[in-house]
Amino acid sequence: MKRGKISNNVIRRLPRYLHFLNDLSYHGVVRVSSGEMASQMGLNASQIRQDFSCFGEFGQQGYGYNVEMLRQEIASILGADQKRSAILVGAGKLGQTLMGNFDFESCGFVLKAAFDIRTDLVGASVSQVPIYHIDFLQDFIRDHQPALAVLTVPRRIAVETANAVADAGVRGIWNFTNISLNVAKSDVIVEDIHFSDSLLSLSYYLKESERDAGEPKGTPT
Amino acid sequence: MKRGKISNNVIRRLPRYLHFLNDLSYHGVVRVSSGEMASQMGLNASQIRQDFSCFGEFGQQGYGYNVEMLRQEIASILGADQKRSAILVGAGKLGQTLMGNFDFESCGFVLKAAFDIRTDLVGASVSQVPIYHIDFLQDFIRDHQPALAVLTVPRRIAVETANAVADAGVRGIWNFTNISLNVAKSDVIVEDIHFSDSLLSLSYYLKESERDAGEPKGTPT
DNA sequence: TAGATTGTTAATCGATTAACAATC
DNA sequence: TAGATTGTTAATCGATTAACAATC
Repeated sequence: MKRGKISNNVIRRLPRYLHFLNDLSYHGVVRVSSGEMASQMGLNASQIRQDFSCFGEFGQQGYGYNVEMLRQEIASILGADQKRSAILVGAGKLGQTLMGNFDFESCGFVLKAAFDIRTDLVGASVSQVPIYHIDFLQDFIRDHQPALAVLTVPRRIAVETANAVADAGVRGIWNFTNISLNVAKSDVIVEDIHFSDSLLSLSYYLKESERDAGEPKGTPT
Repeated sequence: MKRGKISNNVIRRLPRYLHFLNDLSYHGVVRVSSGEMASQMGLNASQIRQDFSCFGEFGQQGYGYNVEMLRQEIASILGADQKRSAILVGAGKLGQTLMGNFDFESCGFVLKAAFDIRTDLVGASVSQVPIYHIDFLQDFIRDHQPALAVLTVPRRIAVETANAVADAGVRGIWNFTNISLNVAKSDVIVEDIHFSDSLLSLSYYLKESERDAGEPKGTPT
């Protein structure tokens, strides 16, 4: 496997490749070429080959790629084939939704426990994941060394909670709080799910398409 | 206001500017320079000025930008100051979470109704938003012309539901189904929230940081 | 005025796409 | 073998950053 700095753009395309290959695999497709992938995914074939070549040589001239083999390679690059421990902090509505519906295992994680301050939640379980009181958070992290913390607490306590899990040794934070976290420990990886950023972008494109529709000719300046 | 094709990268930064300016405004800050914004947001000052200049001239030499005025300009560009109708399809856990917790209004939308097939949900309301039976979806769209449909249905019926709302006249789809939608009507704007793509990227960076930590010297090839 | 900061043009940097020899 | 398709190098394209005249 090669090394060197891989650009963020490449990393963000890998999950899409993985999903696509999972689908092919599910439908029993055995081989695929970069050209076929490109046309079905709306990408450029050169780009796909470039992306793969950051990590090794997975194809064969004149044939293309073996779907199953390529799928496993990309899963491995992303760590989707691992089983790392994860915890969830903030077992409110959103937290429980993720506990119940999100497939952590397909991303290489196993959700071990959730934490909340509400005593009426403590002691319950959602999809076999127990909810503990937040007072046990630090001890649990020290004992179980989870790689990931899912942050679904209210905005108000987002920063302190992020710092708490980072101090206790968590290496990655999946942040749903819609706050830009500047975690004190600089080697912690933070990935944000910003619902509102996404919807605002959509809103822009909606406005733009209305504008285009309203001016069919291409109005001069 | 200028025109011309604005790059996607610029559009994706606008919501971040808006949040930052909202914060400044909330804290009573009256003026800000591109340099201050850059250092606090971890961007480049030239980039910020370039981004703004796509849409007009909002600053003043020697002074910088008036926070309130800039905030309103960007909100207007994104449509965050509007009040467009939206509906939600699929009032399960995730759907209800969004109905209850997400601030649609701050993104320029008003959630008017939700739809589900489960009769035990029909008739209920979440945060004043009523849940109707999915049989009334088409009629409701024709009558109320919502600009946006939030798609929180199960994967299985994602494609058909997306096509249904598009056919009935919805212009934008906020897609939470983790399926890549190819909506038949090509002028429909689809914005995906792909939880697993996000987590897989995080997983990659976690692996990478472990690798770096394990090889402190910079191993030669 | 002197200092600061914009908007914009030019320079640099990086990412995407095209081209093609290698070879299955 | 002939056709197809890779991996990679080179060319193009676009985005970011630097520089600076204009001017508040």
